[in-house]
Order: sequence, then structure tokens, then C-alpha cells
Amino acid sequence: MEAVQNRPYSQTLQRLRDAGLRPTRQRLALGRLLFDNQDRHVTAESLHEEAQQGGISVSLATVYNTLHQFTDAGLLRQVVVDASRTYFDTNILEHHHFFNETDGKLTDIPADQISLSALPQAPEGLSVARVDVIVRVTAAS
Amino acid sequence: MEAVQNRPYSQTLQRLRDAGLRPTRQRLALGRLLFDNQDRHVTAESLHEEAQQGGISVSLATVYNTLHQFTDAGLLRQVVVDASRTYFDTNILEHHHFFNETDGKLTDIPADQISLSALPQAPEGLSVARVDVIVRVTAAS
DNA sequence: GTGTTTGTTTGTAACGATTACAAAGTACAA
DNA sequence: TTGTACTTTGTAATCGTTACAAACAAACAC
Repeated sequence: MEAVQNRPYSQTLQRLRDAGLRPTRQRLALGRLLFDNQDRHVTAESLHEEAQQGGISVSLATVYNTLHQFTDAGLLRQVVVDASRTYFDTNILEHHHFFNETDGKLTDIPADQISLSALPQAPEGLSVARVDVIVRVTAAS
Repeated sequence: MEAVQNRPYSQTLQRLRDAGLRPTRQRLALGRLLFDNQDRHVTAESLHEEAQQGGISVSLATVYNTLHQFTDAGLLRQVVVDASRTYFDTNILEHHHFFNETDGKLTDIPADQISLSALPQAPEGLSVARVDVIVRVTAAS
């Protein structure tokens, strides 16, 4: 934990600068939790708890703010799979998800592992913003 | 409105019986709103409002109860597309959705209009419960 | 029908995730 | 170092949804 704390701020500082976000202590710390590892899926609550356990003092309100700012800046993606909580995904490349309905865990499916046939035409006057494929899985019987 | 009110209870009565649900005034009325037209997408709030405007007295609590009972009985399907509200779909056949992020409207995409390549293997010990494809559209630029 | 049992509806309180807000604190340019 | 603009924070408010107990209605036996 100590070692991780003191590790250089990797690319997070640069990411924040590029996004026009002031590199505050809180944003740097959360950014490091999020981006120093690959393909993470967090909720505001889970990230807040993780921060606290890592000795990082940050309020839940700031976690929410930060997740939204990162999302607006294109550093995160929101994933809607569960009516009761909002997930944020550090993988911003095109891809899809397994959603384990039993334990609420998300797993990425790389875009090249699923191919969709030509989609039907979007209704008049609308353009496709994104296509999400969610494979809902449960503990096998 | 009058005419619709007095129309025979179509198949709703039978549906409720088959599902083992007592055909109460509220369930019959809501069932008729839901099933007398094709492919509807409602939220608890929207259905409640529709009932009220149709002169049907039913509490919001009952609308929630009923939507869940219908879903458990397989008469409805829940669709998760928006973190802030839960949609229910009267189309229980396999199919997918356009979701208009501008106005919150859902539109069905028949299953045969989208084909998915073989999915990657579900993680160990899990089985696929359902695959949802959501095509998010916005007012075109 | 009448009474009884069991399931249903209802208003309202409680809940949980999220957002709003104003006061206190911090980054940064000059 | 100072001033200003942006951030963070604790907490109250919001909103969709669920819980709950009392009032009510369907079903069933007689």
C-alpha cells in the first residue's frame, strides 16, 4: 500500500492536464486507483470504499463529482446494466460486457469477439451514438 | 374512452388466470392498458398517469406491485437502459431495442434484424440468461 | 347469500443512490 | 504573496422504489 502510494503519478497527471482538469490531490488519487490497473468497473460506493481503505481521504460527494468529470472528459464510460447502481468502466474502447446478475460483477468482452450484423436503420432524424451488448449470466444450474 | 372501458376484457382475464393472479379490478385495468395494444414500453410512473387519465383509480404502489407480478409471471420483461428509471416491455419475445437518449423512448428491434456472432464462452460456472442489444440513438446532428 | 379465509390494495413512511448547495479550502497566475 | 477561480466537503434535499400495516375484496365452504 505504501509502495503504491508513493509510486509516481504515472500518466494520471498528464491525463488530467489534457482533460483540462486541475490535478488536485483527490483527482490524482482517484485517477491512480482507476487508471493504474487495466479494465476496472467501479461504482461510486466501491471506489469511495477502496480509497478509504487505501488511506485516501476523499468524500463520497467528490467521488461522484470526479466520476462524472472523468466521464465527461472521455476518460471513463458509464455502463447501464443494473437499475439500482451506476457502473463506470475504465475501458473506453469499443467493447461489450458480461454482467453476472448473481454477484453484480462486470467483465469486458473485446469488440472483436462479438460481431453484429448490419443494424436496422435508426428511426428518422436519429443517429446511432453507441451500441451496447450485455450478456447477462447467472450461476449455472 | 368510454368505449374502451367497456370493451370486453379481451384476453387479460385469461392471462391473469393462467398466471395464477386473482383478476382484481386493478390488475384487469392495468392489464388491459398494457396488453390491448402491441409492444408497449412503460415505466411505473407513466402507467400510473395513463391509468389516472383513463379514469382508473389505482395507487402508485399497486402499479409497482402489478408490474413486478406481471414480470414474475412472464407477462412483461424489464428493460434496463437508463439508470434513473425502470422500463417494462410488453413484448416478451426475444428482441432488442433502440433507446432514444434525447426523449427516453424505446423502440423494438425484432430479433431477426440483428444477428450476433457466436458469443465468447461465459466465464466458468456461469450460464447465459439473456443477451441484450441496446442501440443508443440521439437527435441527429 | 353469509361468514370466513386468504390474497390485494392503499397511503405513507422508509430507503438508498444520487444530486444540490453553501461554506471552507486549494491551485495557480500575476 | 495575494487574489481569483475552481474544488472539496458535509449535509440536506430529491427521486424512484420498496416496506408495511390497516382497510378491503375475491374466493370458497356451507
